[in-house]
Order: sequence, then structure tokens, then C-alpha cells
Amino acid sequence: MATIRDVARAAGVSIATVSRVFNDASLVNEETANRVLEAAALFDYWPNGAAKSLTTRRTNTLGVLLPDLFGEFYSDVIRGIDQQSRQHDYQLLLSSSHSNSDDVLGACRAMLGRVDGLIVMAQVEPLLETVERFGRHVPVVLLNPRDDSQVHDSVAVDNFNGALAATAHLLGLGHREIAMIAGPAGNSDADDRLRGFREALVAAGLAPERALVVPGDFREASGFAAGETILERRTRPTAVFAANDSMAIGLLAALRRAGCAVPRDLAVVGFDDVTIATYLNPPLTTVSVDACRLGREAVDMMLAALNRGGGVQPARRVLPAALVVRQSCGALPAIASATETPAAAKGPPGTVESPHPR
Amino acid sequence: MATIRDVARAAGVSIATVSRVFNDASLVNEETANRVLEAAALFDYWPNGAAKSLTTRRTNTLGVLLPDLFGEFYSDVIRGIDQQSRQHDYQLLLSSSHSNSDDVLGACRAMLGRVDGLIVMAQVEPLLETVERFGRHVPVVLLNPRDDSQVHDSVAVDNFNGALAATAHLLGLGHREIAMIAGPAGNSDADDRLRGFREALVAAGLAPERALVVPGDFREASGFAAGETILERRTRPTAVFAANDSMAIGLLAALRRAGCAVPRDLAVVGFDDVTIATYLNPPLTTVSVDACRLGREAVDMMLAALNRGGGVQPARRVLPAALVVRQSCGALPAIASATETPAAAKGPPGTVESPHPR
DNA sequence: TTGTATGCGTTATCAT
DNA sequence: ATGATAACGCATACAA
Repeated sequence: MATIRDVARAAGVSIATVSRVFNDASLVNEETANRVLEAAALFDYWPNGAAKSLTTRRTNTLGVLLPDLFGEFYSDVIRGIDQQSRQHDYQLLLSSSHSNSDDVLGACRAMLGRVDGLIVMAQVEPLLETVERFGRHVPVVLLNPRDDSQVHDSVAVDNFNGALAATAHLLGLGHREIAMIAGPAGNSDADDRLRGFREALVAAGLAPERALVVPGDFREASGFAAGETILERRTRPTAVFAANDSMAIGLLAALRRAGCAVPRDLAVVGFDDVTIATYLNPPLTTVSVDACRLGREAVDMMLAALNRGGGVQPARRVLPAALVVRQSCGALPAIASATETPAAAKGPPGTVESPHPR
Repeated sequence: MATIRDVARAAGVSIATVSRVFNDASLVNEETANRVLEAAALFDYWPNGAAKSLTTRRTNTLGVLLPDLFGEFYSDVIRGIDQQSRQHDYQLLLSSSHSNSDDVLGACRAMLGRVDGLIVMAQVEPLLETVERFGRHVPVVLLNPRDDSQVHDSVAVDNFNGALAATAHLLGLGHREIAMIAGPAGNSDADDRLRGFREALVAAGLAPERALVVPGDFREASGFAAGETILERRTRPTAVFAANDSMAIGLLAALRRAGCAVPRDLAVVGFDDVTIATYLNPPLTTVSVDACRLGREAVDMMLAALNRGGGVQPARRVLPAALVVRQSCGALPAIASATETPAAAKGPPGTVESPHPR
């Protein structure tokens, strides 16, 4: 591959001049610059990124560490990160599907010298320690961090209040026997949503330990299985809060198969507001989370950290999670007057969206 | 950040020794190695990736160029690429959401010197020229290439035969008025699926130009809109082939809203076999595409190209696309005896899967 | 405006 | 087994 030296020789100039042409062409005589550009075109030359970042100590690359990515949520987060970083001319060094902390350590190390900062969604506890070490070398932005330790910048979704709102909605409809399909234990999103669920029950004077909590893993199949579990119960709940939409979808399928009508026989509410929530039968009442924005905000924080050069108090940003009322829970008298939002992008009408009712 | 020199000084050895410890510890006396490791731990030292790849001329990184990624398909492709590359200790430099060829050129240039190879899904024509230029510097593997020019390795999904099978299935059920919801024009997946659709009609002695083809963009909303278009027709088709599942989902919602029963009033078949296809009402008959495998195979081809060092005839791999019969088209007498596959991962029973009936 | 020379942090070659 | 030193490809301070 041609180097700066080849181009310099062909153009009859020094390598410094070639470098200038590619970095700030205004520093060099236009005529000379053209000669250089010609020579460069001849070799199809372009500066070597690795060498460049070695001298400039900047890579224009952001490292992204994610857990196993299944479902629309994670892919939306990536899209958000991608869009925003491209906007600012940053590349993405991606590393997902991490389970154990050795994986993460290896990924972090391989990134040293190749990234200017690291955006991490570390759902599992032990990973954080590893990331912590890495944070001494480059700025780190945490996505949905488990704790509020505030040692790094972070941006999170308000899972707790979202779950609170979803459960409150069911309670407001008169439901008293509400079950929950939980997400994977140890996952902070899942944990926060479970906490919100319980808190809402407490606030309504119900004993949270009495409520049925069926385990799940955020995938459709686990929602289906949970549905079967719930249907088997002698005392069936009248409503179910699924910790995410994927499981709600599995649940709906299980209920349909058993001839259990939604919302008549059982009310269902999900979490995430994935694209197809609107297209389900019935359209799913759920909690809207803007995953794409989560990614964008993380990049913004990172860029800010990169520009200020550290030293400032870590920031923490929490994105709202708003209840979206559709038809899987039946109508709530209190919000019957909610305006019919003109369904975005030709979405099916009949979709009533309302803000958080609390 | 500590460098190899700091560690060498602290351990009382030369930088060469430190380098050896981190690359092939067997080359150095165990005692000395331990001293080095201690010093390294002291500074939390790890070799700088950029510097390393400058000398070794290897980055252990694969560049990935994708178009706008919406839907499960693309995120599955990424997961496949990610899993397989991690397996072989490669990182991923990701760049998606590309529309114009300037974007792509910029992305490619920024990758020069940072990647050992490039995996590209360039659906739009002009991008290929840019990639072509890049291909002179590093190996390139194409995902679902538009043409069969065979200048690069490529791995593709058999969209044509998949669409052929889907349409043949409808024809086999007796349908003669079959509409199609097409994908975005210019997208090679979409084009190939449309070709397969037409070809099947021709093979059945029907005039493809008579068939209704409604435009779409692979998103749910466009499927919904297409559904409304179809319902408005005076002469309604008896079956619809949607170029992907997302649009089929939108279509199903539109039909349900209009009180049009599936499959009784209208048969529907999709493409992709996304996770939720099984959980829809009715479960969606569709064409199964293993997007994850597509990504994995691409990485395998790339690694092979990297190891052999070029020169060999470009390879072309085509992954099968198999029809999965569920319930959105009604039962086909000919395959009524199809075995009830034990639904994977607790999928809802009632899902009859059968191989390609042709 | 342009050229010279140094350094970025590492690996690799050749000594010892 | 270890050390000295030359690349690697570039940006930049300094000199001209």
C-alpha cells in the first residue's frame, strides 16, 4: 500500500507537504496541492489510520461494549449510537455478546489505543470492575448502570417509574390480582422494572409478596411459557405486566391459544414499545422507551467528556419512560377522553396514546 | 498512559523483553517475566493497539459496512458477524446507516489502516464502485451483492428461490389472483424477491404483469398502507406475498382492522421468518432466512481470505431460503401430512412446519 | 510556502 | 535469555 513517502516522491515535494494537503490544504500553495492530490490519486493514497492516531493521540473512534443483543431494543441503541457518532465523524468499535468478565477485559484491552472513549452497557455486576480499570485510561459512559455510584457519566431509562406507571394503570382499571413476568435476574433493567411493579402494589395497599412473579428472559419464548404457567394457576390473575414487549408477545400467543381473550379475560401490559406493539392483536399497551435516543445521548455525553478533558463531576441523565395506552388492557374511564393521536407513519388507527396518567 | 518504556524501566529490563512477555512469554526467563508482569500491573499497562498494528501490519479488526439497519434482519446479521469474529479474536469496526456514496467513501477511508478486511452490504448501486476502490487495499466480502460480477468473495441469501417457493405455495393452494408488496426498489433483496414472484407466476402460466405489485419499504407501516391499498381494489386478490415479515405484520393489522380474515378471506405469506412470526395471529407462513448465519459465513470467508493472502478465485456462497408453512395461508392438501415439528424453544404448538413443497 | 528532523509506542532484526 | 536499534506511517515543531 502506498505511503505518504510514495506520494511525496511522485509529487516532488516533502512528506510534510503531503501531510498538510490532507490535513489543512490552506497551508500549502494551491498549485503544489494539486500536484500532490494528483499523485495521491495515482496511488489511490489515503493516510493510514493507525499511524495517524499514533501521532495525534486521537482515534476518532468510540468503543461500544454491549451484552448479548437480542431484540429490537439493543439494535435501536446501536442505531442511535451509530447515527450520532457518524454525525460527529466518529467510528464505532463494537463488541457485544459479552458474558463473563474475562471477555470484557480482553475486549477492553484490545481497544486500548484504538478508541477515544468507551460506551458500556454492563448489566452484569462483575463487568463493572473491569470497566472501572479501563476508565482510568479513557472516558467511559455507562448505559443503564446498575448502581448510582456516579463515578462515570451515565444515561439511563427510567425503568422504575415506567414500571410504576404500567402497574398503576392496571390498578387504576380496578385490577387487584396482577402478575408479572420478570426479566433475567441480575439485569438492571429487569430489576428496576420489578421494583417499580412492587412499589406500585405497595402504594395501592397491596402486599407485593402475594403477587405472582413468573421468571422470564426477555425473549418471546419465555413469555409464552410464562403464559402457560399463569393459565395453569387455580386462582388466575386478572392482569399481567410483562417486563418487556417480546415476552408480552409470547404471552399473547399463549393466551390466544388457550382461548383466553385479551383484554376481556386478562389485561396485558408490556415494556419498550417496540415497533410492532401497534400492530399486535390487540394493540399492546406498553411503556415507551426511546432506545435510539439512549444511544444518541450516550454519544453526546461522551463527546462532551472528550472535549472538556475530564475533571468535572460525572453527569447522570435519565430518560423518561412513558405509558402508552392501547387496547390490551381495556379502556380506563379516567382517561377515556385522551386524544386520539394521529397514528404516526400511517400506523393503524384505533391506537389511543396517552401520557403517564399519574 | 504508561508505555512499554515505563514498564521496562520499572522492571529493570529492556523494552524488547517487555514486548516478549506480552507476546510470547516462553521466550523469556520466568523470573524476569514475573518482574515485568508486576511492573505492568503497577501501571495497569497494556500494549497500545495502534502502535502494535503499525508495526505488525495487522489490526485484528474487521470493518463492517451496512445500510440503514431497521428490523431484526440486520441486527441478526450483526450478531452473526460479531459472534464469529469474537470467536477468532477479531474486533468490529462498524459503520452503518449509509445512504450516499460519499458517506461510504469517507467510512472506507477512515477504516484504512484500522481494519484487516471489510464486510460490506451495499444494496445501492453506486456504493459498489467506492468499495471496489477499497478492495484494492484489503480483502472484501460482499453480503447479498447486487451483481454476480465475482470480483469479490460474497455470501448471499437465495432470495429468488425463496420468493419462488413462497409464490408456488400460494399457487399450489389454488390462488390465481396473487398480489405482492414489494420492498424498496433498488434494494437487491427486494428486487430478487420480486423476480422470484414473477417467475413463479410465469411458470404457472400466469401473466406477471397482470399481478398487483404494491410498493413498500420493508417497514411495518408500509405493509399497513399496502393493505389498505389492496382492500380498496375492486377486484381483490385472494393472496398476498409480502417481501418481508415486517410488512406482512403491517398487512395483517390492516386486514384485521378491515375485518378481513386471514387466511379465510386472504392468504398471506412473508419473508425472513423473524422471531415473532410464530407468535402472530395467525402464525405467519414465511420464508426462513438465517441472517445470523449470513453474518457468520461472511466472517469465515473473510478469515479464509486473510489467511490465504489473496490470489485465489473469489468464492460465492448462497444460503438457502426455505418456506416455513404455518397458518396464514390455510392448509395445503398436498402437505397435510407434514409432521408437526416440536416447536423449538417452547414455541406455540399448532405451528406446522414443512420443508419446501416443490 | 516548504523542507528537515523528531517522536508517537510498538515489534522485529540482529547482536551479545 | 536479553539488549540495542531500526522500522512502521504519520504529524508537527522548527528552520529556512
